[in-house]
Amino acid sequence: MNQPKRYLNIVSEMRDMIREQNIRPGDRIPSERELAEKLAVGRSTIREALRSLELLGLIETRRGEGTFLADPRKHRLVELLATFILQDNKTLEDVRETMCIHETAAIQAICASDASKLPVWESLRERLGGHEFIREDFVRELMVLSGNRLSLKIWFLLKQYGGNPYDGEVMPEERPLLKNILQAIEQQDAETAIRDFKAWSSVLIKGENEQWR
Amino acid sequence: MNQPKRYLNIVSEMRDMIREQNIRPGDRIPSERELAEKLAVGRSTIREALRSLELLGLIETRRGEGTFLADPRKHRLVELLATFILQDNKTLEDVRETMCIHETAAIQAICASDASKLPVWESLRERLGGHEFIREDFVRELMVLSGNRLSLKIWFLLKQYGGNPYDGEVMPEERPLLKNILQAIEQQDAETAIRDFKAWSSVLIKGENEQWR
DNA sequence: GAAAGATTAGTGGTCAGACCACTTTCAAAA
DNA sequence: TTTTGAAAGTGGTCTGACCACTAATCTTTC
Repeated sequence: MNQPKRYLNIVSEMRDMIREQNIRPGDRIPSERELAEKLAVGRSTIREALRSLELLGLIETRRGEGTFLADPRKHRLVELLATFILQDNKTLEDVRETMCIHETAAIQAICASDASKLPVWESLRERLGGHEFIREDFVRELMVLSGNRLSLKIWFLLKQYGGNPYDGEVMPEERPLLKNILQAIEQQDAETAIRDFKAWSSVLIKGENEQWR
Repeated sequence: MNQPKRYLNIVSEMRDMIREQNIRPGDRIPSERELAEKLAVGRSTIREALRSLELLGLIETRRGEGTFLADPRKHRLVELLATFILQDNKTLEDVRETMCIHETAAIQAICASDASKLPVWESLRERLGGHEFIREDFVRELMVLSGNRLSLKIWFLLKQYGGNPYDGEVMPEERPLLKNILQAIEQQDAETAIRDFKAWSSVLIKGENEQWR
């Protein structure tokens, strides 16, 4: 009889243990040696289970300290998917277009919500007026304000893979355009905001931003 | 100096090896002892890497026989993460919302292109008229027609991850709504198409589709 | 008494070697 | 020729031993 693998049992037993003992993200998990004794298996078996969970980003191990339950928001779904998705069709065009999909969706979400009335929004306006404002910060701030963490993660990852079009600092000549975008969002005019945003980003992507130098 | 984990190196080295030696799904991978010798690490380290890959469904091990490259369609990543993470409703909500982002973007792309004039489009219309038309087929067809392969793949994986809202067959009562969507797309009326589409999918997601039974 | 340094216990990271359970292979026996 | 069973090879598991690192504790020094 081909017995079921032990380490798979360990995986589910650990999941139960985490649930029952109400271990929260960031909390410490019993040490490998403790677990081995408690579950009556060898330490190497425990480790095989832990390594699997670590690769998934479900736990975090720090040598000398211990093993900790990871923040669910740090799960590696996207990263792992990326290694398998992006290996064949990394058509740069698709990456850029998909980034744009998420960006416009974010703007739309902000317009449809009250996000532009939060204090965070005001600070974004102020930073746009100040010096040393990085382009990427502007877009990322919009992604964050959309409230969809998964979308944010996907966007962030695409940015890494597709070459960051938002590299560098906002030039003085760009500022009016960005201010228009913010204003349109405040007025919940998604259409205008998206049009202006696309105008801005397409210039960056085409590398024609030397006009702002 | 906190050294990077070895087993992670093993994971990527193995991926390279698979690529270089052109190992196909179903083929056998060198034994654990061989790998340990070749990569000059202990067998237990090799095993930690292999167990991780196995949990992801990337490889398959059979005692007494060996380790084999798994069928890519059997990747288990999604289900596994689901059991750990999806208890968080917020995350599930994000997944659904992100799916919707890609779907609406696809409709928009089709409207902006000539895709609705292709022969594929006509066959979609015909299938909608026939019997046994699966809901998922309808949406997937739209994703394909958008022409963004990356977006399609992300959508596909999200669908598995978030629980497929498009499970089951199209009911007779749904057909008029779907036909409206197709018609709106043909007339390149993205706004109407998206509104109708959202109306349709929101009913499915809320599980209120019993009204169509 | 307080700050700086040294010690130590505990943790994950890795390795080697030993069994066990299982499959395949192939040569010896019927 | 067919059957059998021993051997070789594989993954599954356990043990015990180091190593590298962290954090708490103790000791020394000022």
